Amino acid sequence: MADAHHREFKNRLYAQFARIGKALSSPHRLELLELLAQGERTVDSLATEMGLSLANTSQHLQALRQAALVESRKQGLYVYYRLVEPAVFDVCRAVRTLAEHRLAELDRLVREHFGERASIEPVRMEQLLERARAAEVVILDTRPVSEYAAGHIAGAISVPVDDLQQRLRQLPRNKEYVAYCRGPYCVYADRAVEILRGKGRRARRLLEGFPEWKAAGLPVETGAEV
Amino acid sequence: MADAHHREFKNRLYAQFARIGKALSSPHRLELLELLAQGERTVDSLATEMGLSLANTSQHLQALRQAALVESRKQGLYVYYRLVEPAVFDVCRAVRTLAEHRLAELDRLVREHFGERASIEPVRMEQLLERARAAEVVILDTRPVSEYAAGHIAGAISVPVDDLQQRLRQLPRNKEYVAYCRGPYCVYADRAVEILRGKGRRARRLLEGFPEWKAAGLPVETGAEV
DNA sequence: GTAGTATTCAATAGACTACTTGACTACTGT
DNA sequence: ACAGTAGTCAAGTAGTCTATTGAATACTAC
Repeated sequence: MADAHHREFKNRLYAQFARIGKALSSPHRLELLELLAQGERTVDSLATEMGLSLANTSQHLQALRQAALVESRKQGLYVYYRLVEPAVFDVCRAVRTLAEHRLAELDRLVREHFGERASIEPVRMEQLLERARAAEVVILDTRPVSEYAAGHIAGAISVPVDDLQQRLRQLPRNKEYVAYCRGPYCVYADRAVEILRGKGRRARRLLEGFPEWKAAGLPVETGAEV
Repeated sequence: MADAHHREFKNRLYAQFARIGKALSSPHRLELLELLAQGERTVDSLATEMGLSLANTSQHLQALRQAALVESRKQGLYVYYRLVEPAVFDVCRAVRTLAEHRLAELDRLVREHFGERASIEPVRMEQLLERARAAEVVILDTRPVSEYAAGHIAGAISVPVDDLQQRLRQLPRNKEYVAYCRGPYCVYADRAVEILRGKGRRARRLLEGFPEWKAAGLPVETGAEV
């Protein structure tokens, strides 16, 4: 048990597990993973969205690749990165869940920032599924068009939050709306709900985002339909 | 969207998630978590088992505590650490699973070390549950007595692997045995199977360990019965 | 109180990590 | 071939993490 050979094996074993942990130990890398959970993206677009330098972003992505969490393909000038498998998002979510359960500071942080949000009363995934089946609601995907194209909730229409103002007249007044976005901490859906309500529509947000919906095995669509 | 206030929030948010990731980024801390998944333990016993200095062990445990993964209680001279909730083990397992899926080096490492093990053909949890219900097998807990006492598979008897030789005569020859231990990479059960087979018993190991069994919600017992 | 043990604290040296900068490669369009 | 863009590589610096050491604290037994 205390023999050196076995200890050596154990150290190597846990060193391998720690490769995954190390990949998850940087805020920026976690954010990258969450963006990639929406669909594949180029280094450049990730860097721009996160406000990081290109070289820095590239290096973080390579750290993720060495931990076997992401892979890439090159197409023309661009390199597209994506998660290697859905299980990667599961791990991210497990980390997030634990943080939500146990970290008091996170709780405080979220309360401060989303103080108002409590009043909105989000829809849960199961509720939305039911109501969508009964065609009771219109589902709005408030993410950028590219993410909608990479995959979206079945039946949702793409209305990026920045375009919502202009497209309001296309959205009938007598319907009820549910907006969703990237995840529980993404504000796109919140803003959309705010705008819609300001214009007299009934609207709520989905608590979760598209990756959670997909991970739950609920119906999704991919492709070019608008 | 690109406003500084929102970026600030995002940075703090992911910094919180990264606290969990950081805790999982050290091989020694992962090993500590797996030992604690067997039940609460003192700093001293953890340090001895892992071959670390006491101070170092204590510091790692405090890192885990700051990430809200473990908590401690003091009883007399000793400080007992334990996982704060079962979800902590879930995260560890998610990390392990991902590593098993995707890290080629881990695969190689395990093959090298357990080359022989392939021949043993482990029992899966569901199979064991069925056969235990039908009283077809004797289940042996090969871990140290303290871990057995902290919780074990319902109906299992405690036979620490180091005591197995002496207790062989208590184990009838005509029964079939299934040994289990701490987890898939723990060798106690393997050794037990080897010894049992060497003495003419039919024996196999459970692929998973006690924490996995418990996490799956299968029947467990706690307490002082031997 | 004194001695002894378990644990934590504080300080430190060495290893590792993150981000920056500037050079370099790979590809596209002309 | 040439210019321009996306991405990677290499090297440097500031900061962080790990393990060690020795001192300090908290408790028990006498």
